[in-house]
Amino acid sequence: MSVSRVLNGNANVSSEMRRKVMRSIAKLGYYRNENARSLRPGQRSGLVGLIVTNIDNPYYAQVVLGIEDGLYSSGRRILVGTSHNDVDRERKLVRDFTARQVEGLVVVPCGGDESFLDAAQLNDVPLVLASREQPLVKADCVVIDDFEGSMRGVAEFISQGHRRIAFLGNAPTVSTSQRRFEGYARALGDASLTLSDELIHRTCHDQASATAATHQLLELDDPPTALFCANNQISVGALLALVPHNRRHPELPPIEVLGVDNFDMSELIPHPLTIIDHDARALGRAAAGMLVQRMDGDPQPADAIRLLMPTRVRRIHP
Amino acid sequence: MSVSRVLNGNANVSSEMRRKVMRSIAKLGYYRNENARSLRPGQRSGLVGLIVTNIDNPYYAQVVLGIEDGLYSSGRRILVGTSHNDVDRERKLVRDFTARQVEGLVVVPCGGDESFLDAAQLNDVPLVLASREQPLVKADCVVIDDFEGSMRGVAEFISQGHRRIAFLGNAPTVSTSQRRFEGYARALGDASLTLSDELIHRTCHDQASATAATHQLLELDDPPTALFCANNQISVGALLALVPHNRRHPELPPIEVLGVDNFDMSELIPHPLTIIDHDARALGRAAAGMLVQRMDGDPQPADAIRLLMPTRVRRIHP
DNA sequence: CTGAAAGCGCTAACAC
DNA sequence: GTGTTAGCGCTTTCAG
Repeated sequence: MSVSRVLNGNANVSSEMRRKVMRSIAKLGYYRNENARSLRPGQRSGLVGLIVTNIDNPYYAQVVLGIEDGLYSSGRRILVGTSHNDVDRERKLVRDFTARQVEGLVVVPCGGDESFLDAAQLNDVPLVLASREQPLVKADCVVIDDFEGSMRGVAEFISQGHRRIAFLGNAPTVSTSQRRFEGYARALGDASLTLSDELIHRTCHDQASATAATHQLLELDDPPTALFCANNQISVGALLALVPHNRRHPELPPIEVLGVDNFDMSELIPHPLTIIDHDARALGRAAAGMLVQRMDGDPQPADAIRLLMPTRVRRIHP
Repeated sequence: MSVSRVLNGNANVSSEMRRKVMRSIAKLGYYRNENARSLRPGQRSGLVGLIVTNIDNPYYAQVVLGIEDGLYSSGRRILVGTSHNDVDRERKLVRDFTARQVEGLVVVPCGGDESFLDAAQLNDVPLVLASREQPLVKADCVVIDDFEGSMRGVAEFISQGHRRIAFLGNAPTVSTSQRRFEGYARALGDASLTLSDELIHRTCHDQASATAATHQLLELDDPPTALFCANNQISVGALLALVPHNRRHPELPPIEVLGVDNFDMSELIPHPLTIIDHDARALGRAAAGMLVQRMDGDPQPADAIRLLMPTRVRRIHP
């Protein structure tokens, strides 16, 4: 009991007792069992569950880092899992994490039926969706202002004279992909340009499929003059097709790339490239901040908060 | 009690009872408290602590993914923390994770006095060092075969006629950096070339410092003809200096780069580039595999195991 | 200022 | 096949 008091910095301990306890602790290498500690009602576990689709995307790695950053100071630790965009795996992780008494959850939803993320099913564990949102789930979320950024970027390309701009994105069930498509469509509509099916690829779920889609575009009778790539994996995939193609056909004007999310070394790619950029780490920190507020007792407002992170259109090269 | 039996798949339960329990569980949304569960002696927590220097390096992101991969099937979950190369922070994370009853630890040691990683201090929690090793800590580790790979890569450059090859690496306290330097030194020695201080920079801890060091090299009276970069951050930093320099001085022969660790888009960089490549995810999986063995009771052998992952020298460009 | 009692949620061991 | 008892390590409450 006295040990408990000492470790918790309780005032009512004689200094002699405190010294005795400290010495024994040091000698025995004793440390508190945090799990037993959080067993008592009213005690917090200090754990936060974090579910990401795939950490190997440097973009999400930044988000994770931001979240870790935002949580570390509050003494919380992170249970991390990757869903690999698989709803079942995400569900299992959520169950497991709640069973481990996490105080809160940060989820990059993979899209699909994620009703298990409902507040009711979560037993009042606060939830913040990061990077993507889930219209069916009522929860706070922090996302990039995709629509606005995409619209602005595409509009800029149109104002530079582009008329045939292709779209490469992943499945419409992914909210970011959908909103980026909407921004693209709106910019085209605002310029009275029509959407052309042959220029729209909405099943690029990785680099390889983006490369394949780009090859298809290059073989069109009337190929596009620019490509809007809905994320960095897709930009990379597209560039892997475009740069060699350009090398083989230096006589043709290069197909310009407009991509969402920056990536390492983008400034060194020898290809016309514009990036709709944003700060992934800041997004992670913001998500952590919102969650900390909820965990610290700030009640969930009637309407879920939707925090939009700003974007910036940056001409990288030439 | 019957609930416990049902959930644990114990045989001695009547099917009627089983049904009753299942129904109630579904109705109440009950789920087991895993922390309370692991409180009983002999019960495992199913937790593994993972401490990484910085996840935002795509290389470590791959390692993390490999570890997650290797642990998921055994039903274990990951507590993750980043040390930011700070020994104090690493120590705190280790303490905290052990206090949370992790069954095992995977650590990318940040170098320095890490005596807290000693088996004795860890209360017999199995430990695997990943990616870097710590000569002072007796623990299993999985590392790249840095020495051999570096030596082979540098030897290849020498055989191509290079005589002045610069070295850019981070602090010698980082084991990988040190071994990569030794490989470099050995290759030079084998060719009877002497180490030249002005060509050796051993304090490149990030991209920016590598860029700065490269600028210094470019201003030498007799600049090197090639650069050996001890990791991908450094390669990127060096290229950020070299590519623009080359663009400004197309008359000069480009300074070739030999880098350890591949990175996204390396094949698109318009600069002579050779990579000493290896499979980071496989390294993570191997570390997870070793840890699972230990956690599942395989006793620690007298001598710590040192698993070397193979490398491959790949000419990327031109 | 210190200790004893009780109980958090779970399961091994023991009744019945 | 089922329920009871006890105890994992901790902290809250209450006695002294």
